[in-house]
Amino acid sequence: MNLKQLAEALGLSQTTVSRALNGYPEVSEATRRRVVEAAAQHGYSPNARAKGLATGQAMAIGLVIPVSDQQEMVNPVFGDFLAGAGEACSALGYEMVLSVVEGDEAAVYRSMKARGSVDGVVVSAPRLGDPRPALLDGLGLPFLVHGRISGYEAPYSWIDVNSRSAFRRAAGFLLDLGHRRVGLVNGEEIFDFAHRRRRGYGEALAERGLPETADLVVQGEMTEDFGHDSARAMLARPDPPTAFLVSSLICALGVRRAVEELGLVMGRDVSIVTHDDALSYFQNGGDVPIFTAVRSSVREAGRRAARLLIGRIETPGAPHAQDLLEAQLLVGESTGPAPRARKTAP
Amino acid sequence: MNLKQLAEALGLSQTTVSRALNGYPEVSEATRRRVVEAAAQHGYSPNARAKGLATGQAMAIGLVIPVSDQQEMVNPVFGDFLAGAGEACSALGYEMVLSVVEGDEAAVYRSMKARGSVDGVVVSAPRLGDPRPALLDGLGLPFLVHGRISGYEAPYSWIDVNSRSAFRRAAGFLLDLGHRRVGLVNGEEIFDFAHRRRRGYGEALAERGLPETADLVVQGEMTEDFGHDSARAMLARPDPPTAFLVSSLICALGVRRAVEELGLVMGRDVSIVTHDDALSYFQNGGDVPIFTAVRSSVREAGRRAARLLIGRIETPGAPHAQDLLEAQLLVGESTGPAPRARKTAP
DNA sequence: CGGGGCTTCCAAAGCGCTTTAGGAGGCCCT
DNA sequence: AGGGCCTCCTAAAGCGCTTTGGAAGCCCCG
Repeated sequence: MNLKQLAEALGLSQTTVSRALNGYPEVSEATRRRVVEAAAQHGYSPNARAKGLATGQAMAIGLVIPVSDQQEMVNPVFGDFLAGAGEACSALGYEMVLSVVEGDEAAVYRSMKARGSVDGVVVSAPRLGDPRPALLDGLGLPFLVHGRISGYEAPYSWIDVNSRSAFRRAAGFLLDLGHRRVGLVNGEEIFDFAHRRRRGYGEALAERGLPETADLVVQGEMTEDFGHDSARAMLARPDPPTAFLVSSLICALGVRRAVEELGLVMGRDVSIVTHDDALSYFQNGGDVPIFTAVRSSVREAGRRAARLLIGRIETPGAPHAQDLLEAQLLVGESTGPAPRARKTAP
Repeated sequence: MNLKQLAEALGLSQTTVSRALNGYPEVSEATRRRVVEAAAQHGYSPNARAKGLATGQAMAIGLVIPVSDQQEMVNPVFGDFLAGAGEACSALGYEMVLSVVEGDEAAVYRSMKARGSVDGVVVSAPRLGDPRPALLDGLGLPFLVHGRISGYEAPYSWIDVNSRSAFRRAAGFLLDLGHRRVGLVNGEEIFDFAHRRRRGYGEALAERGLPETADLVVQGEMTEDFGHDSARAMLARPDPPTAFLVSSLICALGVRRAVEELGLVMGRDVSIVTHDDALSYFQNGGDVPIFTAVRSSVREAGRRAARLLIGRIETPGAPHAQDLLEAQLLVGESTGPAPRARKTAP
């Protein structure tokens, strides 16, 4: 059933039917009701492509998922982020198209723009000095960054967690418990969020007049293995850390594994604070979390990201929107005062 | 830059340019080269909507992600599945559109069909007696099921892991190590894959003349918590299991946590075999996996799913394709012979 | 009674592409 | 010389919608 057929069935012109369905005022209420009813009854909904062609809008936003080769990682937060963004999109009548790309993202954006398949894109996992915003501005494709880009000066819209503040508070919490050697198991610092987390950690140390020790900081892909191996290595040093600040829950599980392998008890011998994206399939316990964590829901971030982006698309002239989420510091069972005499690993 | 402009710039008709770019034979090689070069130089690519309108094809496949309310889970394998499907789609010139929906999936499919926004869909996480295939057949929307549907009799295309065989072998492996009480921590058995896994487990027991004990089987949402709580409960019984067969790696982490909380040693006191979707961010160790596992890459499944679906879209008449993946049983460090005298939990 | 101003509808153009139907040329054959 | 058949190209219709530019009918007012 298309518009023409519906119009014929109703004995009206296509114009009138179209206007009735799109809420234009030039049609009487009686006619509108009649049209809407008939549309529902025949299960008519306008062809998205034809509508898009006519209006010049795709009613879709794009997400680009960068993956490297076979073995590389798909960011585990994507699922929840997508779910959040998807909710918001559906609610606003938009679709989400995603594009998995290894290598040249620029080409993907260019093609999205040229083919008109989306009205805007979400830029995720921005790196330091990320070239994408400049590219997108150049293309005239609206975008929203999930995260921020330290180097970029032009105004842009973003949503982000206050990583620096979160990690400053988390590190401060550990230091206030008496820990003096706090290991930082960070994400790769080419990513802006990891960079900010590192800064927050450094600030907490500096505020207390403590030096930042290079051998207590590592960065890498946030897998369980990476957490485990990093913690093992640090705990094997002559002066091992008594606490860890970890960049993701998955990674923290690795750290815990390392701690337990050495016969140490988490929360007594070694404290752990982790960032927690509140992933739905990986809940960090109930009322009292297993891990003390700085928590911020990535699903909520997804919802807001989509809303902000769509806002930008629909009113391009409006000033850029920013949304800074504060993480909650939730105390769980993985932290406690620094041990007096540190038991050394066997 | 659109077709008209490009044609003008070249001094050719739109027809010729279109044909040159789409590889039709009615245009000389010299002209084709000229056209292709000019297109590349001007960065022309055809407008997807206009092309879709003209051809009646969306060049897109749909994935529907069902989520329930706020607190419900987003399947953690979606990220990797999407990555795989995305790879295949890009390679074949298709886009992937996803739709997050809580509640009425039927409405989403109907609207996708009516609006013509996709050429086919992937049906994921099928349940027993799932109504979706019948609905989609009725709508005439091509689909591919990731999984199988035990009740459905009409022919359809699917890709699936041989869950029954995998779990039969996994359970058999444990039983052959001398374990007599093997707990099954399964996914929700409304899902077809969980149902099949349960059957495989039962078959392994039956083959060895052992009874299936109801108190050793649980099903639920496969979270870390669920694994933990289920294992705790089973291990607290008077005659606790000496081994667990677990439906996901995330869940297995919970089981391990329960085991270790009780002061037991995994691989010595309690053996664990888990299903492993080979999620990129959750690698189960290196050469010698941490967990003994039946492994099957969900990313590969995504790749194949997209390819099969696109095949169906492009040659609708062809017979339905099926693809049954066998999982590998990889022995890691979480399994060992059944302990002689079981140490009871404190 | 005629014209201005509503309200309510319609015909047709246009969005950017594909594709059908057809038309120059050139070459060969009779 | 003229017809037939290639090869290479073009004009124009059409995909299903929105939207511009009226136009018909009606009411009111002078």
